[in-house]
Amino acid sequence: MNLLAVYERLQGHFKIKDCWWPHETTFEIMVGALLTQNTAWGNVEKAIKNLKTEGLLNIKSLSKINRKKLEEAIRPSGFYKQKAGYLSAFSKHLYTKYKGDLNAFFNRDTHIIRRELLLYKGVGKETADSMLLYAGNKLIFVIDAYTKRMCFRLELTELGDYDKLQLFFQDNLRNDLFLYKQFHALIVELGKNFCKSNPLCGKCPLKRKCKQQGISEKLKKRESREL
DNA sequence: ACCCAGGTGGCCC
DNA sequence: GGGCCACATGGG
Repeated sequence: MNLLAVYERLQGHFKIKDCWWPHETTFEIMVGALLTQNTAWGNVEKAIKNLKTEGLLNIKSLSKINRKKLEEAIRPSGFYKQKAGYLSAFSKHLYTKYKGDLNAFFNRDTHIIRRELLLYKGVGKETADSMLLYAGNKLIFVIDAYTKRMCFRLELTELGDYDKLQLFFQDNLRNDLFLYKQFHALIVELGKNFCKSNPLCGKCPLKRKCKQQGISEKLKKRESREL
C-alpha cells in the first residue's frame, strides 16, 4: 500500500486545524518540541501557560531566568529538572550566538541547522526535526513513536531506524510543506485515538489496510523489541 | 493500582 | 551499533 493512500484515508477521518501546533511565536514551538518529549501534550500546555504568565516565554528571559524558577514553571511537563537544563542552555545559545533572532537562525541551509540543533543537549532527531518543520518551515519529515508504530503495524517498511524511516517518507511524498505538516499531525491523531500501544482496531480508519486486526501478545513482544 | 504519553543522554558491552 | 536505565508529571 502506498503512503499517499494512507494519508488520504487519514484525512477523511480527522480534521486537522490549519495551525495544528498551537503557538503565538516561533520560539513557543521550539520550547513545546522540547517539553513534549515522552510527555502528554496536556501537561506541556500547563507548562507553557506558566511560562507565558510569568513572561518567560521568550529567548532573552529564558536565557537569564533563575534555574529553580524555570523548574517550577515547567514542572507539569515532567522530567522538569532535565528539561530546565536543556531549555536554559538552548536559550542561552540562541541569545548569544544569534542575538535571539530566530530568522537569522533559520535562514540557512536545512542540514546545517539540523546538525547544529543536534549538538544541543536534549535535542535529538525528533525534536530537531519538529523544530525544523513546524518552527522553521523546512521540508523535513518528523518521525515519532506513533509513526514508527503505524509503519510497523501496517508493515509499510522494513524495520528501520529513524533515518531509514525518514527517507522512506521523504522519498515517497512530494515536496510539500503543508503535506509534511498535515501528515505528521494525522499520524499523531491516529496514534492517540486508535493506533495506541493497546490499539482500538475495531473502529480504526486504517482497519482494512492493516493485517493486525487486534493485537496479539506476540505482536506486543515484537514491538517492544523492535520499535 | 496500574499503564501510558508527540524522547534523550549516559553508560555498558 | 544496540540494549538498558533514569528522568517525572498528570490523565484515563
